[in-house]
Amino acid sequence: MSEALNPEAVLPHLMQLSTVLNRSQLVERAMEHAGLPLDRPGMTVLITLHLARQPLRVGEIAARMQVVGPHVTRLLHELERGGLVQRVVDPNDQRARLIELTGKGSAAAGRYLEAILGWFTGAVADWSEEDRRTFGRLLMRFVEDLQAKVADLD
Amino acid sequence: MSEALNPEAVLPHLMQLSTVLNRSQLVERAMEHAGLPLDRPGMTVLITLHLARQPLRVGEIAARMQVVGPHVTRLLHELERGGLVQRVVDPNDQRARLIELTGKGSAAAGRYLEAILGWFTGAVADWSEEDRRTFGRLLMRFVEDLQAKVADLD
DNA sequence: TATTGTTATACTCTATAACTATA
DNA sequence: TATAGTTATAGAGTATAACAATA
Repeated sequence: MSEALNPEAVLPHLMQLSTVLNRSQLVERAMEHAGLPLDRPGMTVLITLHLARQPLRVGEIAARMQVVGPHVTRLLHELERGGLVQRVVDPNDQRARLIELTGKGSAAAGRYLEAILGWFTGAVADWSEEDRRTFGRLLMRFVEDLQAKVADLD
Repeated sequence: MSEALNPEAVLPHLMQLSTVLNRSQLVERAMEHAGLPLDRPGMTVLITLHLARQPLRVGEIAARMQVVGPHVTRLLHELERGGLVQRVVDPNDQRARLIELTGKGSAAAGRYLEAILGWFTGAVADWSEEDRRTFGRLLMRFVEDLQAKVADLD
């Protein structure tokens, strides 16, 4: 019980966590709660913009989502048709576009996050204050350390 | 700084973690280290069987991977062609098939895990013993609590 | 009649290559 | 010449529906 972190025991949990975040009923319900006929990557664009709290370039959205530029372009077409985002030419660089949420897009992202964060909060509701704080700290550190490893590979 | 776990701050990290686990260079390198021309879901089948340390039914593999049955059937075709798994009729139920790793399949899964777990271990190498232990404990608890929420939805 | 798995098909998500416009 | 983005196309990953075999 008092053994050190056993990576082999943790790995399946990490994989399941990944699935819960991407393809679970949780995600489907949150999409319903957002109340829009939108696909999941499209919603990811919205929450990326929402969490950034400012307009972002296409390339910046792609970098944060860890996908490739042309994919974001396609997603933005759909979002723009739905009136969820607006494309504005970057005043500092005529080549670039700044993508900003519309009121409708921002509200939808807000409703989605409300649902997801509600479940997260509920999951740790009966944790001790200290455990919650510690988990947040260590999780962020772990992800950063792991991403540093990825960066080292390039 | 001594604030409680802020779900909104943690969410982007969780999403990035998910990407690192599924589509990062880390995964690509581990695939190379395994030394087989295999796709990622195919490798997921192998490590699922490897971690189980026993033959599994098709349905059980699907459940653990959180995908649907027919998808696993398709993956198994390729793995069987490559001599990485064997299908055996379950002696207790003629309808079911038990899938077991061959020596070749087990060795490939072992090499893959060796690479992945090596990076994980490296990522936490300079953590204190206590932080490692605590993180493992809380991560597992978090995933379980979250999955309980998912189960509640059905 | 219910369960286990397979076959056939369609859909979702993401990448690569070639191109346009601006820097 | 290099960078930001787009268009067109191809590929990877997964699901649904219809079916066969056994329980």
